[in-house]
Amino acid sequence: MADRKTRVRFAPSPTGPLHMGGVRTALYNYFYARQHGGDFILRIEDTDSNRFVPGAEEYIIEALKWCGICPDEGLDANGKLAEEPSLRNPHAPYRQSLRGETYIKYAKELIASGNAYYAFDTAEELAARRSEAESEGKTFTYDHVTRMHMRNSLTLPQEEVSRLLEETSDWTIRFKMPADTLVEMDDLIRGHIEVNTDTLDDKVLWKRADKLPTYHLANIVDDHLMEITEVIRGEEWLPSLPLHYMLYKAFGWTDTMPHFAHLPLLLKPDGKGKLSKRDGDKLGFPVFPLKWVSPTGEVSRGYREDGYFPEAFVNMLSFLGWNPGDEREILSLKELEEAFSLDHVSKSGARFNAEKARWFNREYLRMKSADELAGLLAPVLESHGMQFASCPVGALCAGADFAGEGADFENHIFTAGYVAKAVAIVKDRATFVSDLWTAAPYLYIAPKDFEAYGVKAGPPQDPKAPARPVDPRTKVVDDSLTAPFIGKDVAKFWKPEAYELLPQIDAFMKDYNGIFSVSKFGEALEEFIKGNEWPMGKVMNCLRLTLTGAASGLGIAEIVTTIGTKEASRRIAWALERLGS
RNA sequence: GCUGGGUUCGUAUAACGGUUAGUACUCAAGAUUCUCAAUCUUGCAAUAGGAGUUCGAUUCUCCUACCCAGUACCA
Repeated sequence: MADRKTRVRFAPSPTGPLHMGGVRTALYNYFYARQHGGDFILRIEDTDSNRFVPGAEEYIIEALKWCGICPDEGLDANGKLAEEPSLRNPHAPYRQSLRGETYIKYAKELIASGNAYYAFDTAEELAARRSEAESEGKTFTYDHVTRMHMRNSLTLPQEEVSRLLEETSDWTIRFKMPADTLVEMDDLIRGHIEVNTDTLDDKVLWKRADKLPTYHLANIVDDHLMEITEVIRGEEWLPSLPLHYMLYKAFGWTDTMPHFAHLPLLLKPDGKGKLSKRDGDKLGFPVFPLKWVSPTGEVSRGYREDGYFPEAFVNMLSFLGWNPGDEREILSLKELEEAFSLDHVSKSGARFNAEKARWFNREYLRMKSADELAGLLAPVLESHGMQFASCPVGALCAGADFAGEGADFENHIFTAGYVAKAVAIVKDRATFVSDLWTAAPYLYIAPKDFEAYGVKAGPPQDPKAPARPVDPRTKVVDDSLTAPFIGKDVAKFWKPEAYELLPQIDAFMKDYNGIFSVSKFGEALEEFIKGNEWPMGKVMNCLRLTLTGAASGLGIAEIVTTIGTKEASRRIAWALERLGS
């Protein structure tokens, strides 16, 4: 017991997608293993044939992979659950439904040693006892008192038991919980706990229904055979701990019994109850790491699909019920492995906070370089009809001024260099990669429709007049382009004076030949506006509307130095034409 | 109901008998600014209640309240 190698396991049940509470349990086990130089084992506990859900096992494996954690034991070379013993997977199979013979052997051992017995009570008989007790306001428990009034190998004559065992397979095996014994337990997180066995019942160890063990038996047997040293699991298992202690004792395995640590539950945001799989979209945030489509076609959101970085998800989740003991909050997987300790796991349930989750993602997004983000944004841009080209190629760069280099707004073609430049100026306003587009689509596409947002510069128009012909440049690439026109009071930025100001600003930009940096160009533009004694705010806001179609957003100098003066000029001309009377 | 666990700002948590009870998120105000963000500064806000033990309790003990879990031939 003294110098056993640390071995922990994550043992989910494939009854559906793994939810975030399960992921956190896996994470803590993984951190614990890494920190102690031990093994992290994956085992699938599918002893309930009724609740098996196809695809759940694959989902669990993929979710762990997405989080960046790889089991040391349990998976074969193809990344599937190992079914044959090998050097790497000496305890295979790791799927409990494949280990039936092992469990029945141990169950019978328990009967032989007098720690378990056969029970022949039918489901109907048990249900009758329950409703009977219920009518008296009590709860029926199959325990050290009632078992003597039931049909089992303790009460029936020996011949009758033998006959029943021979003629039918209609039996279960129950644990014979000793009477009036104090179970003294130690939990790594909660300390010393004592329970008297009189409050415990005779749990079923072997099920008649599907000829498989219950969780309790399979779990203890496997943890023993797989030489698990620490069991780190959710708090919902705490009430079963006395039973598990008694099972270890009955088997005579107390010397190598693992240490137990029961993690606090992950609660719903309102604190009412534990976060469950059904809460999904109801609460407005995912409860699953990855998107899940149930066999019946129901779709549940996932953090991955919602745009979370796995590092951010892992970091956020790790901090629900644990802290490193200092004031750090942003920790990589590696740092989490080093900082993790059960000493800093809290005892009370943690409510999930979606706001904080987003904050974590924002922090991780900021740590990424513009180049990396540009790569991640590419698919988003493509989905909005943008294309990519490497620079320099032909017209893309030849005709562009040096600021708008790499962008062909007419054909919606951009270089990686341009995207990186655009990403750099919107980075601070994004939480997710997709925000890099939604926060400023005008960096890729010209605004197309001012009027719909209340911009009325010219004389009032007859609402019955035929619609204006559609400008070819407004050709819809993506309808979501209406998103940037966010202000309802955009009109106030478009004043009649605009017709005089804009051409002059356009001319200023065309003549500008200073250093084309955000600060230099910005200063020059401001100087020009001030020199003409124009009101800075009004002019800038009008310019922003012209260039972006939005009432608020990026700084003018940032926009112009990114899209280039040529494109800016084109947008000014279009606005004057469209909005002119 | 019974059994077990839990309880520090709205949320996540720090303080493992001695602090003006700290930090982060959220929120508010101010600074900055061409707008909106970002950023910076400041602020709001907590030991569930009651008894003990102690020179001294967030911390230890007990009681009460509230919350959670379990109470299946589910895990």
